[in-house]
Amino acid sequence: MSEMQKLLNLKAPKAQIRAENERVILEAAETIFAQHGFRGSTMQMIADRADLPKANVHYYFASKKELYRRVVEQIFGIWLQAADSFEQSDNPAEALRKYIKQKMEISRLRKNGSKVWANEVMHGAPIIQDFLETQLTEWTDGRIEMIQKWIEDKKIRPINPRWVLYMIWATTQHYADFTHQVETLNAAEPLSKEQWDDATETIFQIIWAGLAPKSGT
Amino acid sequence: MSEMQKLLNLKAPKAQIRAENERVILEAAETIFAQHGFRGSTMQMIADRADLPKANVHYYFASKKELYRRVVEQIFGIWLQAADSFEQSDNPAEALRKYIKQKMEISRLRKNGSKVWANEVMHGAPIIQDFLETQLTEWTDGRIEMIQKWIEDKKIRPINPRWVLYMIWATTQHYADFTHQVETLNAAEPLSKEQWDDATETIFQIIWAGLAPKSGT
DNA sequence: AACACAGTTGACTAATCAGTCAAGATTGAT
DNA sequence: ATCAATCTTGACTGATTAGTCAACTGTGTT
Repeated sequence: MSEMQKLLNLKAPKAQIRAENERVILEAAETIFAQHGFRGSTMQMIADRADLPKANVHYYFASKKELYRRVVEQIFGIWLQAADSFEQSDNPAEALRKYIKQKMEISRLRKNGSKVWANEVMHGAPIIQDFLETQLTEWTDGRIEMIQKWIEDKKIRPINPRWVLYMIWATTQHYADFTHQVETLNAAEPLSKEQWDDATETIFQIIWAGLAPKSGT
Repeated sequence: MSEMQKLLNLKAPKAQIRAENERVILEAAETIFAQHGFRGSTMQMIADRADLPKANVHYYFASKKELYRRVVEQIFGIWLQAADSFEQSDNPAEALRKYIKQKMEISRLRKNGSKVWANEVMHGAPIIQDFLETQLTEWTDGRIEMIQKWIEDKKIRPINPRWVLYMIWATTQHYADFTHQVETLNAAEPLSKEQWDDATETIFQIIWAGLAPKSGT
């Protein structure tokens, strides 16, 4: 039980203790893994951040690997959630705008998750390889087909859809993974809400201008 | 002296031994650091890859940190080299095309360096912070001014140059840092030369279409 | 009250790894 | 041939850290 709860004399019902502690530990782990990578993080750091003794962390998560796996798996959910926003419109401009907006929102609000994901992929995706091969491949192929259809319908210019998707992923993810660089170049300040919105709009504008059929056609 | 050299009965002149061994070690270290990150890499792994005893690696590089610093510093050179190609034309389309091409070439040929750089920045740039604050900031500000001038001269549309630069960095770097994901989505095959060229051209086309002044103006 | 079960915790252990060291081999200059 | 400087290397050490364990506390049920 936390100090705060003791002071307030709150008793957590037994059934909620596990759920709450797992949540706290996963959140702490996400931050620590994002900052230091898998090997650079210690269970002690995670325990300190979660404000629990190390042995207690091991009580809920048998090993560091299992804890890491759980953190990475959580990120699937977020990724898939953003993926859905691509579905909601068959107007290309609208679909792209929503998807880019969603991805930028994730970069802004879930920096740590994004960093853990980037780290995982950069090191060869030892934990999530099966996800890349199944769900990500399926989703990507589906989206490529969809964009291909837009091309056939002359809604956008002929262009390899794959490179466009990578461009969106890369650009939006950049603001999470390279936050430190972006902030250093912003006079060591985090981007303001206005800057985030402006960057998001610019990304959409450039990509859409690149895809929109030439006005004379 | 390497096995091969022994077999061929070649004797390395004393003066070259240090230069050659440092080169071999730095190359091995770049690969290992890219694959496993700083903490995930061991001096033993680097030594094995360089085909030298661990104690010998420590003879040339006093500590793991120093070796890592040297690897990261090498990457400055490459980055700055690409930066130059932005200078060589005052035609926006030409300047951008050259820069994008150069950056993609680095992603293709220097994957490991790019990954080490990404890792370093993602973890808060503990080693290269001063570089970010000085050289990178200067270069970026200079380029932003240059693009701003293009806008004033109506050579390109009005747009925040900063987000465009980030877009180029992100997109080109993606092909190095996320190689594993890109290859998984390419039926587990590395991109062919044709695919690299096509991706490069697509990136340029989209960004240029996004920047080019509207034809009617 | 008595019991079972879930959660908590400090102290310990075994493995890993950066870095050291001292003894020896090689090279080149005189 | 002798010597000094450079390079090589196996064996060692101290620090760190994942994971264990056994004793303990709190909660809910009968």
